[in-house]
This record gives sequence, structure tokens and C-alpha cells, in this order.
Amino acid sequence: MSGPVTIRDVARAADVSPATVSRTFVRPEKVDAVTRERVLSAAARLDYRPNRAAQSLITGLTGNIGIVVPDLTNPFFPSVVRGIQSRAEELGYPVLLVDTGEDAARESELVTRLGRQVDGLVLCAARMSDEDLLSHRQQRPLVLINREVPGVPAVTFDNAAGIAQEVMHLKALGHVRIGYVAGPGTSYSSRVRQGAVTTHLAAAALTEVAVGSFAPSFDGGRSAAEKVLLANVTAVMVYNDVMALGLINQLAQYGVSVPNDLTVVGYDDIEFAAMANPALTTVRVPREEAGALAMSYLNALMTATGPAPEPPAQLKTEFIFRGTSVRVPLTGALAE
Amino acid sequence: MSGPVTIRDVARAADVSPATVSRTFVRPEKVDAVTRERVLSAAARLDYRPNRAAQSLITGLTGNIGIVVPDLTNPFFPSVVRGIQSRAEELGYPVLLVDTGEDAARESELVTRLGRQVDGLVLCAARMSDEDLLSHRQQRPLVLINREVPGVPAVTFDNAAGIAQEVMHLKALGHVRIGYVAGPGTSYSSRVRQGAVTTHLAAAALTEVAVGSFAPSFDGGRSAAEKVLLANVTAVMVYNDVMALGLINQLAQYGVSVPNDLTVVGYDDIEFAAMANPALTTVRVPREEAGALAMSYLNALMTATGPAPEPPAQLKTEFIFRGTSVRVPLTGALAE
DNA sequence: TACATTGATAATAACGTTTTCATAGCGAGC
DNA sequence: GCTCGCTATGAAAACGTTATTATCAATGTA
Repeated sequence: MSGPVTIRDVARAADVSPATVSRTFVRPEKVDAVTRERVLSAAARLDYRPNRAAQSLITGLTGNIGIVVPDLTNPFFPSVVRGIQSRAEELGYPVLLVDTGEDAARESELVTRLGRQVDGLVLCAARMSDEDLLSHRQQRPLVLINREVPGVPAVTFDNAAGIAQEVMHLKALGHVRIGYVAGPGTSYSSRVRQGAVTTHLAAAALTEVAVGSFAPSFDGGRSAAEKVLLANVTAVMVYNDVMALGLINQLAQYGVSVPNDLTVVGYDDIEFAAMANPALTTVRVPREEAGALAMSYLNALMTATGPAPEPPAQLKTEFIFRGTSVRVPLTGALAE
Repeated sequence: MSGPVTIRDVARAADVSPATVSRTFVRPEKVDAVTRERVLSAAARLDYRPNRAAQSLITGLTGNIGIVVPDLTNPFFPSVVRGIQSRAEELGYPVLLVDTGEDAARESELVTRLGRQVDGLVLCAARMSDEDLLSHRQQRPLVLINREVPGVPAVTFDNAAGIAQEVMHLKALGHVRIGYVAGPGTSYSSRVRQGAVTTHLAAAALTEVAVGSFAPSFDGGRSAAEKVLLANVTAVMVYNDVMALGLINQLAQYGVSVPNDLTVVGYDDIEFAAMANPALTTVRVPREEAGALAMSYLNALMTATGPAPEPPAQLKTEFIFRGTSVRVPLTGALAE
């Protein structure tokens, strides 16, 4: 009476059985048009909202989806989350978010816990092992962003193309010896990018100078500064923008000015890449789009009546030429 | 048999009734120690997990909490979310996150929708009206961050103190005519800070020059540049760090260098404030701590058997002297 | 000895849906 | 005209918990 309005109240108001009310919402085509109208208007009049818990109890579905990110304070992820979220909202899914703090073991455990609360998951840049990932995949629909594991649907970025564009850019600017500051070897995309760098530098007949692996943070970039200075190169490619910004910052401490003394290119195009001074030359990866696409896939998987889901998608990257890369100082023929 | 293990399976295994199993988890003190042990071990052996939906159905509680933020890509919020989340996790609450896209009307609607899925809410920098806020408060426990409404529990920052510190700092550096670049008038904390600026500048016998209101974004800060230049001041206080960074960036376009030609101070101490070059003088507000505290309050409200929740908390800010503020060029007595 | 009192457990009734399964009505085909 | 099949609906049985009430033994009290 006093409590929230139930399906029974609507049934009474529309003079039908509760079953018919339920059908009206779940399988509208199964109920006569005029009855349907009657039920709908009664429901609207009473402001009826189905009780999720009761639905869940019987269907076994929660109606929620989950997002897992390694570190929300890393500027890469909020955009991804936003992309997922806005698409999820369109589709009517509330979103459970979890931040694993970059801890692979914790990540796996949190996914297990979260798994019971959601009908599907989007895992961003998952740190856990392939095996763990595959075992979670057994449990419920899951799509990956920025990580590939055979047999698991994923949205990735065309990093090879992005790196290729940067290499071409540096070659066009006349650089020959090029340093690469890698991210952590444990990171999937770090390994992918490292591979692409080696491949494309070689293909362009340029010399790769490995500077080493560092944490994918501002401080990680900073700590690469000394080795960069010792590498005797005119240009450095850095695993990501945050590190590139850190590197540039520390380089300034050494009195080395970018781009005058050294060309630096980043990766990701985080918001602050454009805001830095000088603005960072980088490769844009469409993060929000990736999130939205992943959510669309997930939805397809979850509502899959039919057979296979679509193949993994690889999103195009875009090279962004800004202020931290310049033509190598003119020497020889041109300079004479 | 095949499906997930239910309370009934545990009851059978422990040779007690389902009711006793339930009690073992809900009110352990109500069941005999030896029985309890038997139930617990049976539950562990079978890897029993209570079905949330069934629990929800009868208790009317979801066990989830919700977070609402205006814009996740604003670097202020991820830290807050992280603070809430990590505390929530300790307390055993999964977290539903929603990003309102800075839209007050949407915000209110989303809170309504989200409200049905959670037992309590943390609203960060809520944009909606006091009335809407109060009406949502009727529905379920709710705590605010960075917004005050009489009668609603909140975690805020001691902005007056933060502003006072900045004013003192500028005075100590010898500045007299000081510009203030305000945030949007519709924002609660913008109004609060504006008020504090006026008060403390006056108290310090300094001259306030209002530069105008701008969007609280990098571009917002940029668009303030012309007016700042026309204000004929030696120092500018800016509503927040993102704007301050934008302002400095645009100033550079005008050939005005910070801090040599102009002192700029921000607010918030976002990550990039320290990373910028020169690093931004600002006021740190403990965002992660605020999130955690808000979550603790919320938990107290939700589990409140007793009477009133604790009073709203105001967190201390910390002045951070970095590179964008310098002593005003020496003139007069000292310079002769 | 009889009778409250307490403590531990069991039985059972919700909670609000969805989903068989059954049934009534009704037009079509033979 | 009788059955067949199809559509629209209702009745009732789940789903897995928690909360309420009842039962029963043990203990304390008069």
C-alpha cells in the first residue's frame, strides 16, 4: 500500500494479471495492442519502476556493467572511462568502476569480485596474465581495451601505424640516430610499441638507440634524462606523453632545451600534451572512441542471441606535429 | 545441483536449517559458537556466496554506493574518485560512477536514476540547485564534496584559509594591485573563492582588480589573457590551476613571460601544476583525502543505528610556493 | 514440583519479478 | 460442423534470501 508501486498495483489498475504487465515490458509483441496501451498508461500513471533485485533474482542478470582501470589518475584513462560510460548510458547500463592501482594480482581478484555484480566487463589495459584473462572470460562477457589476447574481443589502437608516422616524421626532419625511451617491460602496449619502433626504424634505415625502460609516469620520464643525454642522439621517441613531459622537464634542469637542443616526441596525445610549452609532438589515440566502441561490442556480446561477435577492432591513430620536434641543425651541403 | 551453491546447500552440508546459515552471516552472535563453526566451514568448503539479488529483494538494500562527478576529464576529480573508491572498497561497497558532463539538469536526473541502484551517494561539486539537492537527500543518504547546502552533510575545503595564504604570499612579495580571474558564476566554489579573495585582499589593504569570469578550463584561462594584460597588475590569482596554466600559455603568445613579467598563482594543485614549466605556485586541496572522508561519512550515515551524523568536515589546504610567483621588481627606496 | 525465562534452532512467510503451463476464444480448413 | 492451431491471457511456480514466529530444551525461580 504505502511502499513503492509493484507490478501487482499496475496489474490491478489496468485490470490484467501481473503476468501481462511483465510481458508488456519484456515482450511487448506478445500482448494485444489495446491491452498494452492500457498497461502502459496505468504504469505511467502510477510511476511504476520494476524492482531490479526481483528481476535479477529470477533472470540472473544485474543489468550493470563493470569497468576496470589500472589507475584513474593516469590521464589516459578518464577519457576511456568517459567513452564507455556515455555509451553505456545510452544503452541503459549503470556502470561499476574499479581502480586496481596498477596491481596485477589485485586486478584479477577485483575482477572476480566485480564479476558477480555485473553482466559484462570492459578491462582497460589489463595487467594480468593471459591465463587469468582467459579464465575470467569464461565467467562472463568481457572486452579488452589496449590489450590483445587470442580469443578475447578487444579494441586496440594501430600503434604500428602511429609509430611509423613518427619515424617518418623524424626522418623527414633529418634525424638519423634516434633514441627510444621505453615503458615498463611488463606492460603489453609497451612491448608492442617497442617492437614497432625497432621495426620501423630499421625499415627507414635509421639507427635505434635503446635508452632503457622506465616507469610510465612523469618521474619515470625524468629519470630517463641522464641516459638520454648520454645516448648522443638528435631525437628521442618516448613511450608516452606523461613520460615525455617528465623527460623534457628534467632535461631543462640540465640546461638542455627542447626542441632547440633535442627533439622529443611522445605518444597518446593526453590533454596536457597540447597545453605544455612547447606543445608536445605526439600521436593521438582516440581514447573516448575506443571506450564507446568497446561498450558497443560488450553490448553485442551480452545480447548475443546469434553466433559470433564481430572481430576485434583496431582504431586509427593520428600524428600530431607540434612544438617539440624540429629539423636537425643544418650541416654539410645545405649549410655551406 | 548444477547451478551456484545456495544457502540451502550449505544448510544441508552443515546439517542445520537455512535460517541458521543466514543468521551465521547476518547476526553471528545469535548462533551457538560450535554451530557457527560448522556452518562457516561448510560454506567455505562449498565456496558459498550469498546471492545479492535475493538479499536486495528482501532487505531493500543494494550494497552499492554511487559517485557523481561533473567531468571526469577534469583532473580535479579522478583523485577524488580514487579516494572514495579505495575507502569504499575497504568497507566492501562496489561503486557506481556517473559523469554528468557539467549539466545541472542531467545531473539531477542521473542522480534519480542512480539512486535506485545504490544505498548512498557521494556528490562531487554538485551543480544542481539547493532545492534539488535537498529533495534527493530525502530519498537516500548523501554526502557532498566541495559544496555546501544547509542540512546536508558535506566535506569541504578551507578555501578561505587557502586564499588567505595566497594573499599573504603576494603581499610578502610586494604586490599591491592584484588581479583575480574568476571561474563561472554558476559554480559554488567559484563564488566561495571570489568572496574570500575580496575579503582577504581588503583585509590586507591590497587592491583587487576583477578580471572577469571564465570557463574553468584551459581555454577559459587562455581567453582571460587579454583582460589580464589590460588590468595593469603585477600579480594575478586564478580560480584554479587548469585556468592558470591556460592563462600562462596564452600570455606567452603575447610575449609576456611568467613569472618575470607577471606573477600568477593557481588553486587546487593538480598533478600538472608541479610538472609545468615554470611550476605553478598554488594551494593544495587534499582531494583524495576528501573522497575517503566523504565515504566514511556516508558509511556512518548508512549504518546509522543511532542519531545524528557528525558535523560537516572542512579540510585544511596547503600553500605551495613554486615558480610562477616572484618578488615585485624593486623600486623606490630599496632600489635606489 | 511447577512454571516462567532464556537461548538456540527450525518452519515458514514474505520480497517482486519472470516464466512455464494451462485455458479460453476464435477463425480456418476439411 | 468438428477439429486444429494460433493468439491473448491468467494461474502458479519458481528465484535465494531474510525476518518473523513457533518450538523445544535447558535453566532458573518460587
